[in-house]
Amino acid sequence: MANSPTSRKKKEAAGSRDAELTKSRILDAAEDEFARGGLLGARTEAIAANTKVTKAMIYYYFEDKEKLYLAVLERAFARRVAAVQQLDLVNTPPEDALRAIGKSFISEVTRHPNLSTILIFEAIQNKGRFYKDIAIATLYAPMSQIIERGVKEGVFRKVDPRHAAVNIMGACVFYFCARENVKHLWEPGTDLLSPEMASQHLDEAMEFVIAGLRAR
Amino acid sequence: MANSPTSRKKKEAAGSRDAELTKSRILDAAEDEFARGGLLGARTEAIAANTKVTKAMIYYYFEDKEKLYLAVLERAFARRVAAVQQLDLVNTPPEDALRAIGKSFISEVTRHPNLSTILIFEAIQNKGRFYKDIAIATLYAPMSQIIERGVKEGVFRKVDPRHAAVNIMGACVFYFCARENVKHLWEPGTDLLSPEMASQHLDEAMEFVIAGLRAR
DNA sequence: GTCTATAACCTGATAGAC
DNA sequence: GTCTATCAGGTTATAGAC
Repeated sequence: MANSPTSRKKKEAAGSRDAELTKSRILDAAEDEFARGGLLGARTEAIAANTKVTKAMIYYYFEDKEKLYLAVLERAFARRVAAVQQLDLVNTPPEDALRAIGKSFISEVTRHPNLSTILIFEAIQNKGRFYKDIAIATLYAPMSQIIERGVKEGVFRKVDPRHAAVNIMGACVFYFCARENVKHLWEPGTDLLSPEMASQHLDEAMEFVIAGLRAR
Repeated sequence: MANSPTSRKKKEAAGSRDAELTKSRILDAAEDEFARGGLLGARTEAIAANTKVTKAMIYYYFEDKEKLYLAVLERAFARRVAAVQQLDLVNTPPEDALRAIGKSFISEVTRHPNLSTILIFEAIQNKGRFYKDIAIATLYAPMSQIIERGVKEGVFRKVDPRHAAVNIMGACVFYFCARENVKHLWEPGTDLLSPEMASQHLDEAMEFVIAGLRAR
């Protein structure tokens, strides 16, 4: 590519001038900040402070705050789309398919808890303006279809697939969104994102969801 | 009381001078605004705009934005505490008790959807600083106890009462928090807070929760 | 108790040097 | 590509008249 040996060396230096690196640093810091305050509450100042570069770089690469927000959303969804596409949901029994998609989702949110809060902010502050199509298609449609199939095959109770999908997402994701409120249910200092706690949540949530759907 | 006939008459006038009325108007508008942006995103300007009085009144009655936020939280919790206290959760079979507390909670959030979003904001933005004791005691502790009792009596599956309580809350409340994201699952224009939709959610959520806990 | 006016500060965004 | 300096507009909070 267009990487001469000279420019390569410069990248390793302290005051690096790597565009891609700078962009992804900004995106990382922005994701944290948007996860804490949403589009409305996020401060570009704070984003810059958590980056190795200055505020001006944000506007150089992303034009304005809203475009930066969109870029963060898109990157987060790209991760989700990639994960869902790795699953074969059609040729799998409903219960196993639901387990697969649930596990995929929860383990991703465990690694990237920002996703859950950003999407909640998106709903409340922006009324889903930047969300819509991709999100429904990526998160809810596959789940609804699995549920519908399970109901038809008689392995799941007779539920409304849409309500069920939303309530299942709630059971999976609320733990992450509300973790700072509910942490006091556990011993002081317990980190709800620790591997042990997260895996416990995964187990509890999946068993709860499956039991909640299974026909008696 | 200290209400002379003269002051009584003044209250009815257009440019009323009723302290309690003004305070509650501010609280109403503030609740809406905090529900949209949390403590961080709320604008006192916007609160004043949705009140019949001016911004200066907010500071006259509530000192600063944070104290106003606390007042809103306290009023919202007072409603919740009152509703929970009306229930006899101890002398009721676990399943019925859980149904009662779930129904009470969901129907309150249906009437006051602000509560659910404010508490989510509280978790994410303020890390539960203003939440803590009252909330755990009011929302989670009673539910945890019911679940624990149900497990002991063998009517519920062997679950961790804390995880279960959180996941149940998620199944009940996520519908409200994420309604603007998930509304596209239904026909365009569908209002997820309408009486029909809300009662459908109540039914679906409660059956899901009970089925999710019930021992086979 | 309520208003208008304004102080003091914060925040998004840009210009221009390097 | 990156920085410093800065502007314009927004935001919290207060002073003082009525």
